[in-house]
Amino acid sequence: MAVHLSGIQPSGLLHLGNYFGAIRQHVALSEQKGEHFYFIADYHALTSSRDPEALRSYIRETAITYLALGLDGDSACLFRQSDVPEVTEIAWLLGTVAGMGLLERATSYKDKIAKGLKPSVGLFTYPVLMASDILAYGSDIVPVGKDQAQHVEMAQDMAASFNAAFDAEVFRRPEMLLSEEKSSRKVPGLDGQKMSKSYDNTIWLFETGKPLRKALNRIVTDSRPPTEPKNPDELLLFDLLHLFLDDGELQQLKTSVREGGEGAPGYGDLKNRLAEGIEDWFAPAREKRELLLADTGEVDRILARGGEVARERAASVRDRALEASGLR
RNA sequence: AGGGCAGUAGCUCAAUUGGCAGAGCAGCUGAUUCCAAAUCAGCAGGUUGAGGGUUCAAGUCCUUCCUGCCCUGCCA
Repeated sequence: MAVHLSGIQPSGLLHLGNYFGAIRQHVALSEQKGEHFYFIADYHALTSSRDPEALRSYIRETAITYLALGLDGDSACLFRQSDVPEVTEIAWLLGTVAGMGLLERATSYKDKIAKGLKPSVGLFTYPVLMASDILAYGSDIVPVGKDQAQHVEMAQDMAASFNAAFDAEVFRRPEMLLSEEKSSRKVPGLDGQKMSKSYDNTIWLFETGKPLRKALNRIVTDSRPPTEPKNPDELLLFDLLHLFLDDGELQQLKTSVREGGEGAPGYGDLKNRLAEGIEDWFAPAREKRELLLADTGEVDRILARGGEVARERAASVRDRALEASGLR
C-alpha cells in the first residue's frame, strides 16, 4: 500500500495560498487508497519562531484547519513532528552522509541568506531534517509545490547515499508528486506577488466580515473608473475571483468589465463579491472549526493517536538504520 | 582562544564637552477614492543587547557577560 506524506509548517495562520497551493490537494489525496501521514512541522518552525505562546497556538490552529477542511483524523495519520523524536535521530544519521556541497546548493537556504537573514545551524541543516521526515515513514509519494521539489530530491540523494554507504536497503526512495498548476493559476497575494507569509500579502482562510473586507481593500487596483472598459484578464482581482466564482458568473462579470459603461462593476463591487465568495466557500469549514475549537479533547485525541502510529513506524525505520550502520 | 569593530522603534539610522531618546520608511486610525494607490490630518511604536559600577545626571564613561562581523591562532 502506497504511503503518502505531507507536512506543513505551523508558522502562522493558514491563508488562501496555503489552501489552493497545498492543503486542498492534501485533503483530496487523503481520500485515495493508501496510508496517509500528515505532520505539523513544529521542529522546522522553530528555525524562525521565538514565541512559545504563538507557536503553541499555531500548531493547534494548523491541526484544526486541516480537520476543518475535511481531513479525516481517524483514517489519516495527523501528528506533530516533535511527537516523533525518532526523526531527529534519523536526521543525525542522514547528516553523516550528506555532503556540505549538497546543503550549500539548497536554493531556499541561499535565498534566505541573500535576503540578509542570519542563518542558524538548524536552518542550514533543514533539508536533512526534512529528508528524515520523508524517509522515517517509508514514504512513496510526497506531494509538494515547486519550491519544495529540491528538498525531495535531496531526500532521495541522502537515502541513496546512506543505503550505498552501508550497502543496505534501509531507506525507500520517495517520489515527488508535483502539484499540477494547469487547472488553477497560482494564487496571487494582495500585492500581486505570490501569496506568502514572508511578503505579508496573505488572506486568512477563515477571515470574515469587516476584517476580511479590510484585508481585501489592500488588493492592488488602478485609478480607472468603473465605466471604463478594461481587460479583466489583466486585473489581479480576477485571479482571485476565479477561485471562488462559478464559470457562468465569472464570464458575466468579465464581459461586463470588458464592455464598461454604466452598469459595469467597479473595483469596490468586485472586492465585495470576492469577500462573499470567500465567506461562502469556507462556510462549512468555519462551522467545523468552531466545533473543534469548542471540543479541544477531540483534537488532542487525534494528534495523540497520530503521533503513536507515526512513532511506531519511525522507530522501526530508525532501528534498521542503526543496525545497518553498526550502532547496534 | 587572542585582537579589532559593532549592537538605539518592525527596518535604515541620528542624538554636541555626559544634560528631556529622535527622524525617515513601514504600521494603525480618519479624510479623500467605486475599492485601492497617491496626498492630507492624526496615533502608536523603546528595559538604548543584558547585568553591575562612577555621577546630581549615562545611549554616551568604567566593568563583566551575550550576540554578530573581520583578522590571527588552536584542535579531537
